[in-house]
Amino acid sequence: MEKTSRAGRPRAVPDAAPELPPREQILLAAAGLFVGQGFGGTSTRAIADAVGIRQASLYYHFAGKDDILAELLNRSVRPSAELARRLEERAGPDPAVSAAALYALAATDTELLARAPHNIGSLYLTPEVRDPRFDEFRALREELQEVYGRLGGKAGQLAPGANAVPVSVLGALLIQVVEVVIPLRRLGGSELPVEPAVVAEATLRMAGLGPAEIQAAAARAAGLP
Amino acid sequence: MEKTSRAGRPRAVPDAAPELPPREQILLAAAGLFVGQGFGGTSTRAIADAVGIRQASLYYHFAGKDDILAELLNRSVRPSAELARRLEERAGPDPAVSAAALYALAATDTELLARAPHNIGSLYLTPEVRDPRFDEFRALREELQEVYGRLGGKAGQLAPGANAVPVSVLGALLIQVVEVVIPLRRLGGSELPVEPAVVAEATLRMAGLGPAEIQAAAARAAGLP
DNA sequence: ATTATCTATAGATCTATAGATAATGC
DNA sequence: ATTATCTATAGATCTATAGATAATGC
Repeated sequence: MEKTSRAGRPRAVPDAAPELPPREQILLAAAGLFVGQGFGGTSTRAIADAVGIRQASLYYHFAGKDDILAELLNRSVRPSAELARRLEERAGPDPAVSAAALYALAATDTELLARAPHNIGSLYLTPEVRDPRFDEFRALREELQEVYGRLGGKAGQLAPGANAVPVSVLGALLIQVVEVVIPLRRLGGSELPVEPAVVAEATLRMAGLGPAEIQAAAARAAGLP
Repeated sequence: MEKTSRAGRPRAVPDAAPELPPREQILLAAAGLFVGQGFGGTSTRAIADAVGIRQASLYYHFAGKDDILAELLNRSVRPSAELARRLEERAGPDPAVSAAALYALAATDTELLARAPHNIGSLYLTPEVRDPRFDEFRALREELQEVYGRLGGKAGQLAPGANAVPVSVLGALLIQVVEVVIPLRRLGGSELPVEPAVVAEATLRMAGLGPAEIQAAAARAAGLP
């Protein structure tokens, strides 16, 4: 039997996406507006209008705009942070496996960023995110960046002498390379603005590996979790 | 003789930086607030308060918040775009000179971003910038990115077979690498959060060059304009 | 009874304009 | 006379709360 309506007073404007819970509708609409006009440039009224509910009704689901952004950011980075943890544990100290793990992490991360609804990654560096309300997100992202740095450092041992970059800077560089998908995606158009393999190879070049080592790492990455 | 005051009604709060023209005071204060709390999160009143004038007085110098941001962005990217043009012309089609030019461009650009007041680069990707009001800025930045792409493509000819990246993606990757200084600078602390040479070398690795070619390009870069 | 909405609104902004004022400069 | 400020304010938001209402679920 079709679930065609739900508890609660009906909306003044009929629900355009009844298959999604209202909370998800709000998150989706807010993501589009935040990315399009900025967080500070988006009012709670604009979000409500996009969803098709009254402004006050937002507060039944979220404590405020901050809460919505925090949830969007956390959801976006959590899968990457978890994958990073698994891959690093799997790689251990081995340089060749670390290179493969870096490749796999970069490729998956690129794809996650490319396919996330509304290019949410473009909010990662938005100034508002420095606020303590987004501590959880920043902690997850820092953790992810540190994994990038450590994997890159170990992978770099395959190419001795090439890599004089401190691990903290290397982590920032590697995550920066992966996030190239964010500006590329803004240009609009294709669903996958860059091949994940291209980005993954770029991270290995950044870590100092040569073409042969990169090819070996790519082949090995296919077998990782 | 000291120029100790200027025409116009005196401020209610005495001028704290009389050596700067009011317009510059506004730009500086606005930059700090935009970077700290976001463009949409900064009111004209907040800017005026930071300068030490009344909110309405802003409108004598600027037509609005947009105007202030546009000027900040244009000033920030214009020197880089001009340097890029000069270097590319100087390099011509020669791969070795192109590699040196890329090195020089990346190093100078890193330093400009590192030393610009208030990490203004962190606003480059702010969603509001997509608005047509910032067309000039976006055009300059696109031009800069294209130069990065072309220089990187030519430099990559030094390392045949390594570089299967389309020029448009390569340009985005290279500029992304240079802009690593923006997130690094946010962590606070040092005046120069990363050595420009480290970033410049990273761009050459990204373009596919090996350690020996990178060293040669770095040496040659010192002799460029 | 519970849930998800609604209406209504207080109080706090926020932007931009009009017009007055107090300096300097000629 | 020109310049750079000021005061005052209209009108448009914007956020968040209080309380009512109309469904479903038991």
